[in-house]
Amino acid sequence: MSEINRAVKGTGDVLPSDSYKWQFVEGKMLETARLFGFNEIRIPVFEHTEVFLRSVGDTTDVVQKEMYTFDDKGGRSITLRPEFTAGVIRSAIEKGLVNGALPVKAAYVGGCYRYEKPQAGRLREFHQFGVECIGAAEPNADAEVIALAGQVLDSVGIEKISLEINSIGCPECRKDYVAALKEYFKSHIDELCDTCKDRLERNPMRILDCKSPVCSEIAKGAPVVTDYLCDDCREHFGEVQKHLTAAGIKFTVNPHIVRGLDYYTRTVFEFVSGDIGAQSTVCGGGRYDGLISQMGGPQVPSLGFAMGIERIMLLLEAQGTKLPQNNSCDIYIAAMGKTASLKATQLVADLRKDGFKAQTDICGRGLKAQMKYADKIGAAFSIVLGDNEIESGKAVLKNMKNGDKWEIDLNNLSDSLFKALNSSALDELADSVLKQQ
RNA sequence: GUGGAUGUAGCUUAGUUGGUUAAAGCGCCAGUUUGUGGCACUGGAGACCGUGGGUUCGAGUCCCAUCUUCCACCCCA
Repeated sequence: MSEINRAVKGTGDVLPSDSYKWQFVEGKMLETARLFGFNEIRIPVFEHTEVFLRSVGDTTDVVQKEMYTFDDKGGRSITLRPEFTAGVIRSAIEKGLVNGALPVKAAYVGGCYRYEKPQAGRLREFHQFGVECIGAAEPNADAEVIALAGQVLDSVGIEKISLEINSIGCPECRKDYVAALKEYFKSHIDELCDTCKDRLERNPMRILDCKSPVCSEIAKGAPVVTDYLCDDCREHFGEVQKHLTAAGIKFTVNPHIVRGLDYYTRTVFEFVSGDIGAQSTVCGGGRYDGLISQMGGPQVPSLGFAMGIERIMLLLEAQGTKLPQNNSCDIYIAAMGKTASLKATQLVADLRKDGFKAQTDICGRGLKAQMKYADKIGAAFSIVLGDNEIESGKAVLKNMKNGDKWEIDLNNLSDSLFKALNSSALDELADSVLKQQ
């Protein structure tokens, strides 16, 4: 295969036969967000590179080696968004949302771009759903955002998934903690893996979630963040947990949860699953109280989360979850001959204006082939149009599921179809009730 | 970026120790009385055997390189 007919590495297509899954999942996500007062925000796919340098952090891997950055023809340094938070915050500051009614609640869905080595659940173009909640410092805001994430996962049908939370404190108490951590790991420096030796100076907290058996064994004895939290941070974290419990949400405190992006403060959390290979984090988020001021806005707290839609798809696949798919064709009109074809064109046009999914032959096929096609696309009903029907103005409406047929008037096709669809929907409902009993 | 595996029709695969026109199932198209789909039967289209080199009289089969996909590390959603 030459380049011209090959997708770029790490990208994929959602085909017409599969798009209903994405529409369902994304629809549920936005719908659930609206229940919590989060409405969709749409922002550009690219931003000034500086936006991400300032927010994500220029020591992170995402910024250092994974961004799609290029100069545009005006000499601007542009970067394809590796995540949404930075862009949403930029928009909130630029458009003055942070000076308006708080909290600002925004939800988003869309593609993100990271130059990664692809593997299961990790692509170069991937899709995220997430929310930003701006202007709420109270611990019940944290609980609300986490509850939203949980309900979203639930609404799309994710079953086995667990919530882990932690607090990494404010910049003040983190200073002491990081110092204590360095102290501890220095005493084990010879045993640490090579990457962790590097991390010791740069970002010692990341050693905590290293997967190497040796490092994780050492990490077990490391000082725990929650012991180093200042009074305010400790109280905040305690209240977050109380509110989570009040909302009926199960969680475990995992002091080893550390997020990889620089902007996090206080609460951090992950929803993890063991069913999708190494990329176990389906949703990650937390609080970032310093981010807005860091990006040139006022001192306003904020928090949010993001979830990977491809990973959710993988999970649903692994669970064997069937997503609802409504029939893609209400009626197929098989036409025999030129006159009938003309009549069919008129009929499908009328039906479509009445809101029905109607199709007819556009490949010049014979009757049998047309019926086969109607079957293949899952048409609920069909009629055959020939000289007889055109002359009499009557045709036979056929239920493709059970083969029932009855005569209808071609002038009242929409009415007849409407009744037929309703009664067959009732039949299916009755069937499913019977099956459940 | 590091390590390991993979690559034959749209899909899933077969292809014997290198030997002529690369095979099957599914899918697709057409037919089995030009008036009704699902079943069955018959036929057909469809593969530069991932790509580029090399070894050889001869390569889908062997060697090298490269790309893709997958798995792990790393990172993160």
